[in-house]
Amino acid sequence: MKIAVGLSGGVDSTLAALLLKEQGHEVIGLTMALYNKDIPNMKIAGDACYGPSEKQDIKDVQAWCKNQGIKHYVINLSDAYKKTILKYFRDTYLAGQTPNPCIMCNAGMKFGLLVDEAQKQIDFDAFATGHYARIEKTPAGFVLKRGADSKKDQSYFLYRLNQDQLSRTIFPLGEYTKAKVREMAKERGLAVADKPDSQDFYAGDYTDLLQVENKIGQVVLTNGKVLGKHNGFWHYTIGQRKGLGIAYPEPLYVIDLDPKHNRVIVGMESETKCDACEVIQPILGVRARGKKEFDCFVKYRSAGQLVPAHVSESEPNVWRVRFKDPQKSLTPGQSAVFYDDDIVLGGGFIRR
RNA sequence: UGGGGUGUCGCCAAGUGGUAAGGCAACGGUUUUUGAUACCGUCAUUCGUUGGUUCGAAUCCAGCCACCCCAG
Repeated sequence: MKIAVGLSGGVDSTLAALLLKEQGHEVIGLTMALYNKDIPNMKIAGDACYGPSEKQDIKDVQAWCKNQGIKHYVINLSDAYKKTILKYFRDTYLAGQTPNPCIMCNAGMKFGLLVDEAQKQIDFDAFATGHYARIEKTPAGFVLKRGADSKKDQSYFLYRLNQDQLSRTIFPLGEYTKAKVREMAKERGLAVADKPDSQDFYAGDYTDLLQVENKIGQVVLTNGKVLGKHNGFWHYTIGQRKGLGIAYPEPLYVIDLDPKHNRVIVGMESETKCDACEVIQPILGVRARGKKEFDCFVKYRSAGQLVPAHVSESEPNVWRVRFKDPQKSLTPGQSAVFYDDDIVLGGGFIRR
């Protein structure tokens, strides 16, 4: 098969490409160029998805591909990225919610535009990445599943991929653990074998990307008592504890954000608990199609645990998630993803 | 300035003669392809100040300073 592999320059994607090559496939490298210098950044140090470090990553990838005899293409998506992902990022924060750019980027850019644009100029049969997730073909359609390494599973970031996208995608690392991947990378002498995993969305302070002036507002307790001030509600996210700068008998968490009055509402840990939420713009995989309600496990933040819940369609395109046990800081803008064991049933955006 | 009270880390606060708890905040690190969370670590040679008593004081005594309350 002729397979295009999304290469970021990290261990995972590099090994994924190499494994496919070893299996006898014809491999082509694809890398997205996203960074656009016209956003005046304060900090430019560090490796990140969005930032000037991309230039060096691309150079490294190109060098590696050349060495491996792999054709490599850079697809510039910076305009589209700015119009969709960065806009979404800004709009969501300024609405008092917390965006998850990775989820949007995967569905819209990496597994979307990148492939579409590449196909205009290159011919290939499938698209592969180094994600820790699996795709299973069933009579009903393609099913997204958790990666075999449950610690590294990245299906949460991929739940919005549609059937079309799943059908043309391959995850060569889905069955491996991260440790095994590093080991295999080492065996093959990959220079990036020991490169740290951490990939931030943006290396500096994310508010750089919002391009709004700081504006002083109040930090108030849930009972209305004013405790302090802040530089703008968009600097905070629900559930946040650090950075409030308020000395109080017990730790305080952000309970809610009030964009209208530029207020940050804080409270005690017990006040962060909630046993239900609603989810909008739902995506349902083939395994959940047609169902109006079901029991499942839900992950409502990327590093969160799978917790039992009952989900049901409460109105068209709105699903209600009722947790078995109260959960901490359900955050509007983040995604709740539904699982049945390893299978991704669907998910949507938490709304307030 | 007559009477009373208080003064311990950025905030709160234990400790009343034996050589400075704890919480919050802050900072650093680990975990994490978003933002967070969580976890680990660091954080007062010094107790408003100056003297005195004592083997030894944040703790006892005196002066001074600051703040608070009640009188006027």
